[in-house]
Amino acid sequence: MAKPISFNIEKRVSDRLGRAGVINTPNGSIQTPAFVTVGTKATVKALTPEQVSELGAQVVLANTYHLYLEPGDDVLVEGGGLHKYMNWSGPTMTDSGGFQAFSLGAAFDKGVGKLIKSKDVEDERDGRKEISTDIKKLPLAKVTEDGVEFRSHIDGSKHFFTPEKSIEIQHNIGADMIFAFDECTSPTASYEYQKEAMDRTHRWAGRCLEYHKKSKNSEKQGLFGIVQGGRYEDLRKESARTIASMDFDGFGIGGSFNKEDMESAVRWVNEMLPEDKPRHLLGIGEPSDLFGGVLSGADLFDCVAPTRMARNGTLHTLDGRINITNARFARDHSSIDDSCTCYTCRNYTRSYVSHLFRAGEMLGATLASIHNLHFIVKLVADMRQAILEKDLPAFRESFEGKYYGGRC
RNA sequence: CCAGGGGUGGCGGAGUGGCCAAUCGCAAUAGACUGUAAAUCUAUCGGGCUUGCCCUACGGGGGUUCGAAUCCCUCCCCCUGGA
Repeated sequence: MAKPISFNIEKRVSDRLGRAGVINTPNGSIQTPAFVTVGTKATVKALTPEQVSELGAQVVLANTYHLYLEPGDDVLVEGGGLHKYMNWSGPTMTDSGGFQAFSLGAAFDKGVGKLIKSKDVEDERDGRKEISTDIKKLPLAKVTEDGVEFRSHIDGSKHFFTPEKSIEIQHNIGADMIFAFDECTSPTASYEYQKEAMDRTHRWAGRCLEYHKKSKNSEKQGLFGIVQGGRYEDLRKESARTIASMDFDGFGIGGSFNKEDMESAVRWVNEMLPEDKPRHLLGIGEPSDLFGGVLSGADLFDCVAPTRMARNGTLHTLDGRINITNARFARDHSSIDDSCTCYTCRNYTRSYVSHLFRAGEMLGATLASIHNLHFIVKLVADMRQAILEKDLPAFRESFEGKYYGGRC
């Protein structure tokens, strides 16, 4: 039977793993590299699907854990599946809920992200710095061999996800590309724990694959296996080798990294993954990280950063990030970014968007989200173009020179 | 004019002899955010520097006290009743 997902490479970056290609899905094709917009609860926050499409996005990624809790995957089945339910006609993905083992578990209330500076890891390990921890607040997720026990962040009720359960829910949701259930570990976790979690993730990957293959859904939904291994080279390579040996339709690269060497960590992995299947670098969306990911052979990226930062008033410009609520923008009647062609920049000024934020008006979040998503989606699309024109490293240098202006 | 209530930092509003440069909220100023517990969170928010202290401050002025935003006198202003 035909595979639901196919991938064709059009051009490669010389001496690097980067490539430009096309992913074909039952709901359309994706020109890669591409940035995937995050629509956790079957909505890209603050935007209509028409706006998401108009700003250039090709794919939307929703979340299994969130949709299972609210409104319930049975409701999505009734509603005709994710595409129909949220009125998005393009390709879709769902994350497996594995990330919530981290965000509701190890990371709970500690102010830890999935990227960390290696100095902070050492400082925490050696007791020079404490990643804030309030032991009175119990985590909402607990990992066991069989799966992850969640306490709903909405009402506190208990739920248990096994690999099979995650895939079952993702079948019900019905996205074109779905992810194996994995455990995303904290960047502060020890080597021993990273290895233990990685081995468990591998076992879960096998269970996901087996469950998926037995279902007819495997004819219309592609399953991506997820590579883990934290920030350790040997674990990353071992994980890549293990996951690569399984018959997935594509691959996710998950987990935590040292900020400084994420690019090489992705390379370690992609050197071992089969070339002819798409690779998705999970949860990455800073410009420099996107360049690093693309050059190291990743095809897809998703990240909440553009939309979350937008709602919090931080906007991308070619000259770096700005906080639109800063006093200096209150009477700045120029556009957010002169060279930007998004709906927001074509029609509104910094002063106006600043005013909307100060006034607490919802439109501020919408206009800012349109701008940031357009900026990042276009940035990755420009990387694709640069690959096709054979000058990606040069594009990176000129972009980062302006964007980071010596700050990075 | 009489009776009562009240005037506190940009605003609202605590405090009613020392722990008060003054709780808290808002506003303001900056920062953070990387598979979304996030339209969230953090910090600062009278002035000066040697960061411990000094100066200026709870309507104005005067007084009591070792010490006053807090008690007394007086003036000014606001609110509510009454003539």
